[in-house]
Amino acid sequence: MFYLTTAIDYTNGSPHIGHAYEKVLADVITRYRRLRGDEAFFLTGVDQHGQKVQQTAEKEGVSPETFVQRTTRKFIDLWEKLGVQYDGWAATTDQRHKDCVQAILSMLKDQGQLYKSAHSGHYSVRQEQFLSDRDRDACGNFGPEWGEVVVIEEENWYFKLSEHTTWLTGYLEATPDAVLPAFRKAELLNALERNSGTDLCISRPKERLRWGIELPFDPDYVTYVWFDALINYVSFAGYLATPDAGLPDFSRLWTTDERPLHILGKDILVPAHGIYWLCMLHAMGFTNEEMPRLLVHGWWNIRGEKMSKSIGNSVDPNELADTFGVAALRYYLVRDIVTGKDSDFDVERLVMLFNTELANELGNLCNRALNMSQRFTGGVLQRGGAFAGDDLALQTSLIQATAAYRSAMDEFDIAKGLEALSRHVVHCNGYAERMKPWELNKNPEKKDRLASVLYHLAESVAHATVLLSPALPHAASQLAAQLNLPSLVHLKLPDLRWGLIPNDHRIGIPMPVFPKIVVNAVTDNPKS
RNA sequence: CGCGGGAUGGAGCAGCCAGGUAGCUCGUCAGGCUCAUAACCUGAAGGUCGUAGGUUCAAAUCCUACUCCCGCAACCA
Repeated sequence: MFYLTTAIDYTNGSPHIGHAYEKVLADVITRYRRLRGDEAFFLTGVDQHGQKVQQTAEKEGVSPETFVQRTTRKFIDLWEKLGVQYDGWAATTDQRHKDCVQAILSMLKDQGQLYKSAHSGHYSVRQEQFLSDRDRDACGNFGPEWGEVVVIEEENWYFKLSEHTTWLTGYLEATPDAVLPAFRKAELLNALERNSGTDLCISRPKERLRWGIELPFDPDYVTYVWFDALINYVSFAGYLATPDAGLPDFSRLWTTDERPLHILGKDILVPAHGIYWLCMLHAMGFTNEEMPRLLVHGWWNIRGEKMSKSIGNSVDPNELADTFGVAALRYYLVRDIVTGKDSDFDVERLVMLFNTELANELGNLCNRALNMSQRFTGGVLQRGGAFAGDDLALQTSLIQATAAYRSAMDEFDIAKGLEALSRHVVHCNGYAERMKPWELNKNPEKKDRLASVLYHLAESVAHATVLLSPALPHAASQLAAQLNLPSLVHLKLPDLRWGLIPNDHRIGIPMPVFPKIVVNAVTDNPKS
């Protein structure tokens, strides 16, 4: 079983392009693994607790529950719109999650992993939060935005993080795929080296934060939001759950034959996932072989700048999907970024990639192939005579493209996988150019040859349809429908071999699956 | 000397880990084709791979120093 999760999104605002990217990436990987023939479980969700939610809710004059329901809805609606198909939904206000968090807290306390201690620091009365050096201005003072700043001492519960960092360093060094890409692991190891002696404060006194999960052994406190949120990966996988909870069987999801894969952004690798989460799992008794892999993706920047609400340059995925279509958006998000690296978000490139690779190349290939079949051979495909050299070259191109696609996709390099597919499509268009079926059609003696050429083109579209399906499931079924082979979308990679289209198969009526995006419809960069 | 990333033809990127004729997309220019979503195909121009050294028969790729850009730097995402 391939168990895949994404980071859960914080329900403090509306989803932006970065949220959409992560979920689409996870969705494509999951669909690809199913295409490989593997059984897969995809968990995503929302992180609903914490101070920021409480504050924003207060500002808007609603209860945290109401506020969280409202923002959660935005995420769910977006995933539905974008065709992100998950098997489990992790919402941290779910009672089953709370039960699991409390059970883990009790377990860790019983094992002596938690202790209570006093801590003093600068505290902003107005913002109701402790301040760190990072909050100081250039002169080293806390600015007026914090209001009155006092030094207070507060008792809290701590997790003995420091007892696990030696283990963590060893585990990371010994496990090549613990963190992907590799340079992120180097960053994590550096961070560890510098700060291995600190424990993690996992509680917040209720006087200053009520919106959280109560500590089972100390009702004056709620759980620190990260400690709560990270547990979603096991709680919604059925960890410590009763059989009637409606959750998956944990032992089936969380296996050692293929370790779980967490997809997350580079901003929350250190310290949250890379240090806290792995140490928490270790404290809970998970072995090295049971540690999840962390796939760390980069960010979409806007014109070279980090996307941020304050700059006002964030990009609304809803608007993009409405303007350019879901297919264009999904394709762009996984096609124009190297998994792990940052990329610059550019609407013009979104349009360009859709128009060239999907509309002009693949869409047009499908259209011309089907159209010629309809016009020249009455819509019936026949395998024709013996293979010519060009036919064999096309088949070789397909085999090579499929192999390149597979190895790239296996390494989560979606852009490279789609590029391989695109290369074969270009080969097919060149093949059509050289074979000139429109010429063959004029000569009755070349009937067999014509059939063979048209078959090769249609067969290529059939293969492309299958390979495209993880990225663009909807478009794939449209292509399959035009080929009059709806069963194509149920094929697995091992089923792919020459001859997906039966002899004497009647194809459908061609219709552009990827209508070209007209440039002057692009008025301005959509803003949120 | 905090950590990490980036610097490759007009634009955006890949290649670097496992050195060996510099690759992709867009754009530009010139041809061809007409089945097709004014789509497709072929060819060409354009780069001393940030700077300076070093290792090597050979460096975009390894090593050293430097410059510029970006992100992160840990109770508060």
